[in-house]
Amino acid sequence: MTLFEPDTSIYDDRDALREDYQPDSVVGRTEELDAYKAALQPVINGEQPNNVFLYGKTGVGKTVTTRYLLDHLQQDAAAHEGLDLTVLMLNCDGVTSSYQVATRLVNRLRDETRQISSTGYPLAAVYEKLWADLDALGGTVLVVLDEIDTIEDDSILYQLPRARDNDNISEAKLGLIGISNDFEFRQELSSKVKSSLCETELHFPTYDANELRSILERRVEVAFRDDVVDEAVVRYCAAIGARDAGDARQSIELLMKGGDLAREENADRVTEEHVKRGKELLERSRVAEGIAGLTSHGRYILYALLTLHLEDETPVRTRNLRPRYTTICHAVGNDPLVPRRMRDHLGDLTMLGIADVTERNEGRRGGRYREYTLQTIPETVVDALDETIRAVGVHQSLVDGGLRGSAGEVAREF
DNA sequence: ATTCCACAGGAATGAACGGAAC
DNA sequence: GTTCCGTTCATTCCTGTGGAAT
Repeated sequence: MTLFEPDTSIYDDRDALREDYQPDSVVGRTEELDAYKAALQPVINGEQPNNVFLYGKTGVGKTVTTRYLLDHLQQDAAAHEGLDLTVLMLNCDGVTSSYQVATRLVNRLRDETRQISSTGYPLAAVYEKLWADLDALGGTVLVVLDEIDTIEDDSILYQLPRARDNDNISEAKLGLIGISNDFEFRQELSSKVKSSLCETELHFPTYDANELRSILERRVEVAFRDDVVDEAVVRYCAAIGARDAGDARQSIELLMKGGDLAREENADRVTEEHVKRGKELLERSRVAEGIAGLTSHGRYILYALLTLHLEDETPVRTRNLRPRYTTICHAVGNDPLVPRRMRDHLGDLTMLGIADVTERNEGRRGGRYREYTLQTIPETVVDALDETIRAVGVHQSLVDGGLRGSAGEVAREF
């Protein structure tokens, strides 16, 4: 009996919807492509490369365009004698320090037997290794740092472009390409870094609804079998993407989730309804992932917000959230954190899109404060909190602790 | 125009921890 | 073992600030 067999009812090539898919042409970015190409021209001339800084919102084609051009650049460089080009592409998502970037770059340059640990060394020692390895490599090296805005210090952005000037390296010609989702990041850079990193700046505007549509149509063509995807699906995904600042990544993610749902259910078409349910699931996993990354106190604070929400006490200002939070802490036998720290956690929840904040100001009478609401539907939070809170044993203590009403109900359900 | 509320959030500092080097 | 080093989570102290009240 055959246990596994390929399912080709809907997809031709599902990989075309994945984040790492490289389309064979870039849609709607002709101007940016030209400028970018010009900035990379020195590489093929064998000259010292330009440093390039790209910025634009998430999902506007910065990474795709970069990969597309660098692929071509590598192919074309290979055709030229004596042109030795290496591209080091590093996604800095979740990497918060120059130190971590440096260790990752070193490990990228080394084989598995010579990898270094990401802790323990002095920063200068890691840079020493990096320079030595780059020099050993020689030729032209392009270092691409994607999502560069997650790095909280300047150091590597200062060191890399100057490595040659400072005689840290002599053989390799180094070019740095920085990609940022956040324009603010540019302003925050020190002027020393700005002048070298931002030699060439490229701004990627958001996609409009039409551009999103043609991107999606292109992907649908490759990924799905003919006539499997309802026309309304593309329109819907494009609309969602356009609403959230022209984000193609999000649109494509939706498309894939909808397709997966349709396939799981053995449907022969992908409908708007699939995509809508897919959107819901994506939202849930996004929240679950966010909650998984919280500290225990972050969860208590979220739990406090959740119970207040269920009691119709939201929006709630920080001051009024605190008593509920302390109750929860005592229920689990922990000391509550200081208010300053609580604000940090609330800020985290807002960043994750789990909570929403409004600033209020009542002037001399009431002063300035912030009000928080729960941004997602309670069930999503309950689902995600479930395991972690259960592990700490909050639920039972809360019920015993006398939380009444709907909050108690939810607590009981845990 | 000035005062002032009530909090936001920056900066400095420290404890705990994992890893490297000696 | 001890000494460095970087990271994370926390506390303490403090300055900044938008707009109603004066």
